[in-house]
Amino acid sequence: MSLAEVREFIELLAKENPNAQSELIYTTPYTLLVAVVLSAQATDASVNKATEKLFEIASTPQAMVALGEDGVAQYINSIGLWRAKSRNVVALSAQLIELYKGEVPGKREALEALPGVGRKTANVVLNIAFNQSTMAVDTHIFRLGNRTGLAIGKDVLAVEKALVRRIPKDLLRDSHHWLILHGRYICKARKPECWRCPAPKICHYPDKILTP
DNA sequence: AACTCGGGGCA
DNA sequence: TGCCCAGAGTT
Repeated sequence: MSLAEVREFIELLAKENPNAQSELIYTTPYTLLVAVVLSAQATDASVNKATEKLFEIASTPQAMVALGEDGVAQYINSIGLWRAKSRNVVALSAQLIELYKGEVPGKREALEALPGVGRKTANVVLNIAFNQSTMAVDTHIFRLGNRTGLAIGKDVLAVEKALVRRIPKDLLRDSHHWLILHGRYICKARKPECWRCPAPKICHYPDKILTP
């Protein structure tokens, strides 16, 4: 996929998902960070439902620590991995208070040192909350990148670097939403619905299915 | 590299 | 009813 095609591809996906919001609904760096920690191996709808109630009670690290692990668990036990996530969210909040005066740090090393925060989560926060040129690569984006030819790489880091290098800066911040929605609902792992894809001519996937 | 956490969504 | 998931940590 040429660089001109990369831009066209991204713009077509953007047009396809005009209402993409996803992480943007979380208005502070802290609620964004917690929401993304909770989102691991879970669906966005279940996380949004849980965080809506949770953030009513605790939208700051101080309130989260006061709520405690058992309190947090009450709000998030409808999503998977809730024990570990409750533990991580409270521990992470305590560290924010102790090390960063309750603020979310804008540096990768600091973010990834927090419990429950890995490279993908750090990249979402850096991109959305701190407007840095990063890309959060999950399973959907990894598959879509390699399949379509948008970003070829043998591991997540390689795909991330390719995306940051190739996606135009003005599109980088929002492209995460468009890519992940496209990967989730159209460019699916099994039975991709290529006939719904707005960019079959640009895609390099050799096994395209152009009719239902 | 393999294993674990985990309730819910979906075929 | 079984398989898989908007990852991260441990072994």
